[in-house]
Amino acid sequence: MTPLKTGSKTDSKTAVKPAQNGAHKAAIRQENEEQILAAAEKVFADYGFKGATTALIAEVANVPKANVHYYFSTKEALYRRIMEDVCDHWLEAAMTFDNSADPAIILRGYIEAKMDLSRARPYGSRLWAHEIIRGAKFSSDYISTTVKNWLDSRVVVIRGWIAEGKMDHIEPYSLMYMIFATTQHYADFGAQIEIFNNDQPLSETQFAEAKENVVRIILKGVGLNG
Amino acid sequence: MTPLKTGSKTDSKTAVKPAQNGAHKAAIRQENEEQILAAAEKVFADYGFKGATTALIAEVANVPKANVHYYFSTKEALYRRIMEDVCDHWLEAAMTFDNSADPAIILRGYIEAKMDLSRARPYGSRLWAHEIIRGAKFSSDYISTTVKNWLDSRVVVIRGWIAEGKMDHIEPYSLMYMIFATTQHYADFGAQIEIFNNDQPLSETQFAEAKENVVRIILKGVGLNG
DNA sequence: ATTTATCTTGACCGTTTGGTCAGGTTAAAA
DNA sequence: TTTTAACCTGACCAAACGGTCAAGATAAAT
Repeated sequence: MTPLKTGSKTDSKTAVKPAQNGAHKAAIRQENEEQILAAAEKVFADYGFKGATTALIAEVANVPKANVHYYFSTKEALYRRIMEDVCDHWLEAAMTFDNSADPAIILRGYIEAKMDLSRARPYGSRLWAHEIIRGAKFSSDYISTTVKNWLDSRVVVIRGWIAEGKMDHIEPYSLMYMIFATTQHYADFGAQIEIFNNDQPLSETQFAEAKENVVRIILKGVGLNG
Repeated sequence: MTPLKTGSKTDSKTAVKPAQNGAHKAAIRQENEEQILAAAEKVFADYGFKGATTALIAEVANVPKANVHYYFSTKEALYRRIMEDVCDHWLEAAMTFDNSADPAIILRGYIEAKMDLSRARPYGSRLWAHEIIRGAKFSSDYISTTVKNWLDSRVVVIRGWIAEGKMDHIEPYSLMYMIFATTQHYADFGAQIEIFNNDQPLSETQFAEAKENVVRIILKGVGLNG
């Protein structure tokens, strides 16, 4: 009955978040969905759509398997949801490739953004790799519209730079593929890089150096900043 | 009993290949194994070890599933056999990276060999990609010994070139990763490239141009042939 | 011609798969 | 307090999975 006791009673469990109407239920739903999505991203990134199992996703998410199906009707629905998330993040990085400034600054910014994305979200990159290796069954529409439109518009920008004599006469698609490949390699082939690095993940310093090397080789390679 | 009858009897089936001892049986075995291996390489390249099924491999190989297990005891044995084949081809390409000539010629030769391998054997490259993305569970020993030794020795060679002032001061690992990534991208992400290329596979001409662009960007990027 | 060794395969087995469901618990609304 | 709506989950199912096997077919050796 002392203030202390009353205080401790309503403290940790009950009084944490009385907040708005239905706040607790909503919070439960959000937390569970996030946990399942995070687990699914890892498992799909490791095994691809077909190789992944809902049982393993449930285990990694630390929920019963039936609960996974309570929040996401089917394995495919869960997969599509994660693919959308990955694409959203990809588009964010793509936006750093504007055409308002000096080519070297633009390319540097884009390469660095993609390298940082590989570092921060390797699972998304690996999931994308699975999807494309398999033949882009789920995402061919997205690639042939959204991604292709974005890429083609950047190709036009690069051709403009070439026409203005700002950089070497390089096929822009070859350049963009090289940037895609190299930046994503640090996520997709991270396990191999780690082995080559004496079984140690790349340190922050090592990764920063790698990023700078990639930028320098590509910029100089196309005749920018030379 | 006439020569004719005897002749016709032993004709089409029996006398086709009397050749050496057991030649026919050996030929059957070889053909079936090759058919199964080719099918398995495709299916594993599409779905990875876990996602691939022996039933699909059998279907693609056009043999009953039980026959797959007659020639290859388990799914894992079949997978390992294909991984070995892929590694052998990889080592062949690696051998083009010798240290007997001018750096630009060596690097050009190696990049071209790897590009050609991606073109000729995309399934092998994709299978390797699955393997590494998954965490190199089956091949970590091979990578940490054979491949690492090869890579480290090339890194020494490149450091030599840098010390002699033949090329820019670039971290050799970053350079090699860029070569791995870019060349393999043309196999692993072939589906994506095809979509960007208006749903057409890269023609021989386009591929030759891409190869030349990759060589030029990288060589110039590290200060060779500039 | 007979034996022997290899090749072939439909049928089958135990396990794992994605997905369902009834019956329960918990928290918000009445 | 009662009702209602949302959340939770062990147990279950049909289909697909990797792998086995017995019985037959074929070709080499005797």
